[in-house]
Amino acid sequence: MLESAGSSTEPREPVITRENVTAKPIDAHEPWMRGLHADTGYLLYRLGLRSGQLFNACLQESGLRLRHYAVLRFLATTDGALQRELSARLGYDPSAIVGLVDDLEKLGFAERRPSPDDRRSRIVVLSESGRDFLRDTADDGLRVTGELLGPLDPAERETLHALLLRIAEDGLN
Amino acid sequence: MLESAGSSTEPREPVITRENVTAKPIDAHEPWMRGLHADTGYLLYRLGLRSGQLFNACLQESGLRLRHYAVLRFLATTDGALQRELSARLGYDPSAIVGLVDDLEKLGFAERRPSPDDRRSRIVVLSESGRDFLRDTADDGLRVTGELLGPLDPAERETLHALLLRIAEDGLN
DNA sequence: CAACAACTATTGACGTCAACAATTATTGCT
DNA sequence: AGCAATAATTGTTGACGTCAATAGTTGTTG
Repeated sequence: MLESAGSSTEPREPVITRENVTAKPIDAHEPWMRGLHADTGYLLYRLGLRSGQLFNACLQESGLRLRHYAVLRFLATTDGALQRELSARLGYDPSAIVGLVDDLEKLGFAERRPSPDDRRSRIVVLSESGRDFLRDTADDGLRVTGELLGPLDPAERETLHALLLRIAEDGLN
Repeated sequence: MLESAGSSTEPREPVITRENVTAKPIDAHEPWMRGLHADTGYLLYRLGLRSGQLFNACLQESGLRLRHYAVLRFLATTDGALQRELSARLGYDPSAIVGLVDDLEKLGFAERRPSPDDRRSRIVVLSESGRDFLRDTADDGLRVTGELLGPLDPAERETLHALLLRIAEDGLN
């Protein structure tokens, strides 16, 4: 990398270079010295960030973000959900759901309807154009996933998905 | 940009309940109708969030966050790194590195040293107490990972780690 | 049945964080 | 010497999570 003895000004003090910094060698056998990527948790964190970024970049042109997309996908599976259900299942704060549903309503992708059982609650339902949007962007979603999983063959993707699902089902959703 | 079918005021429709909302059945065979967890990318996103939260909760008592921890771990592997190297390798904005190194310096875990080659650059090195911190918190890190990977047996954790590593090495780092 | 506790959606405030432009000091090029 | 490029830094903006507070509604209980 960059290695040069260009010490032009201070010959006095033992110049601090990368070499004598490494003077104290790191013991690769010590578990706390493993690289970052040796930690599955950290790997998940980084890959999760990347996945989110890819999704958001893909959704950018639609004016939506990953959170909106998550709400839409959830509504597609369980037509008609109370906002408190969305909050609980998706893990977002109730106050966040308000804005998300506002945006979706503004775009005509979802609709708030009064609950006949409880006038406090509102039932959020997916609209027709919401369904259309999901259908139209399905390819993009698959493309993102494909780009993310890059070097994995179908069988490996299957096992990865199964493993992640096992983790997710435990404590999440 | 997007068509909006925002017909919000339609008194003509009969009372909407959860039952007749479900009247329009979802076709589970349509790929865009799969559940949220059917998408590996979204799974990664959610699990990454959870992993980050667990790490941050664990580091909370130290006054550090996951980003600081990432910098420390990286410094432990490649003693003496320029800030721009930290930025490039960790994927954080250069302006973010400034604050992170500030915090680490304030805690005495790292040190900024002038580069003899280029007076613009600063070499960030891990200090002794930084090393101590990494050693002391190694167990916490392992505990977090263990808690996260909960229901997986050692062999499964191994395969999961290998798969994630393959993805991470492609385009990340 | 009247008072009270719990709940639903909503708003607002606060702190964190990432992404981007702008600035300063320095270097390399020609 | 002049000028583009670079490293670190500052400042700004917008997204985001968390918490507190409120209004309207429901259920319960004395």
